[in-house]
Amino acid sequence: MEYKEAKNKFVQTWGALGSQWGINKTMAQIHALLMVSVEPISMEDIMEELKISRGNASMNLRALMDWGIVYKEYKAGERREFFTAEKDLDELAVKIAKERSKREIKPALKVLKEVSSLNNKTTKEEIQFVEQTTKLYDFVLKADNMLEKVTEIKDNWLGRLVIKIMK
Amino acid sequence: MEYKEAKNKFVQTWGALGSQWGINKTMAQIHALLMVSVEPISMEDIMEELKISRGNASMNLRALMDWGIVYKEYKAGERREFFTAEKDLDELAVKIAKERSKREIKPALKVLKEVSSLNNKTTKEEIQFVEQTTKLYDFVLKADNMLEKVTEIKDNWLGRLVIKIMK
DNA sequence: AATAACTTTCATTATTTTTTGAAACTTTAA
DNA sequence: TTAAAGTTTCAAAAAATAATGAAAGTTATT
Repeated sequence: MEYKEAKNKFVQTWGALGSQWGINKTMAQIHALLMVSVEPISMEDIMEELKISRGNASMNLRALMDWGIVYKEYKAGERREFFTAEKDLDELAVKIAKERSKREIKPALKVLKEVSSLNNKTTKEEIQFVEQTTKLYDFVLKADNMLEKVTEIKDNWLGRLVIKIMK
Repeated sequence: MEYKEAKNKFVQTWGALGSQWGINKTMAQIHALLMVSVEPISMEDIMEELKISRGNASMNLRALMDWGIVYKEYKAGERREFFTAEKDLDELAVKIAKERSKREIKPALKVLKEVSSLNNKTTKEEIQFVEQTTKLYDFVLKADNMLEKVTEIKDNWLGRLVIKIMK
């Protein structure tokens, strides 16, 4: 396998993985492309390499920048904008975790809290409902907290130790 | 808010959350419905409650059973099949983690390993490509291992301690 | 072994999500 | 201040995904 083929395979795979995790395919592909490139890439080149339209490229780059995992760069003497990706994987993981927590988990928690505080617990069904949704609330909250703590682990000896033990 | 409304809200929310995490909406809704119900539910009742077709119900129940988070039950003297969900959340998390690891992460790892072992590292681009994909491979592997270890944490004092510290 | 009760399958249809591309907008330089 | 170079927006089209429902398949009962 030579470079071009390997690169293409990587971009495709990263794209497929993205779409299984709620990120759209093109967005993940652009990200993949930027991740393995040394030099910042122009929108034109991204369009060219992924065979996508200008609008598509623009919107997905915007989305990636909103997530804070792709940056705009300006080159001296160049009118065009160039893009680079966050290449530090710990940093990447933290940003993605934070963003998904904010966008998806926090709102879900709000609803879980709401529905689990149903106060008319008369029937068997109602009792079970409150019981189970309360457990879910606690569980999701705990998971969300863990996600947040990921940020701190790198700076924390115990965390590092644990990760080491976990292999 | 009374029971029916709360239940509906919960089912809708769980469904939306599911679809953001790569599980289809109906599948997540059926799961939500079963999670908060004491009694096993028949396919007929699921169709009725979620206003979905027989085929849809059947296929998504099959998928949930493939994931190992919904079970068939037979009631004495009843011809119909009834369904219940795994209600233990730790168990649920473990099963989902295992399944996603198997279906998504393992195949991605295979590709990452493949492309990162490009041996013709001549140009700057090629060197960077191998470097970055190798880092990615290590990172994803580590994440996948952590996911696997989740299973063991509950049975392990250090893990429990860490979780406690993590709040 | 025929029928009734129920489940599964899968081609077709509907819905949702993504992509396109052309027009509107913005910025820079002459 | 105008034109050129570039970017963004968004309605419409295309593609991908999910849902329907009727026919085929099972299984249990008489």
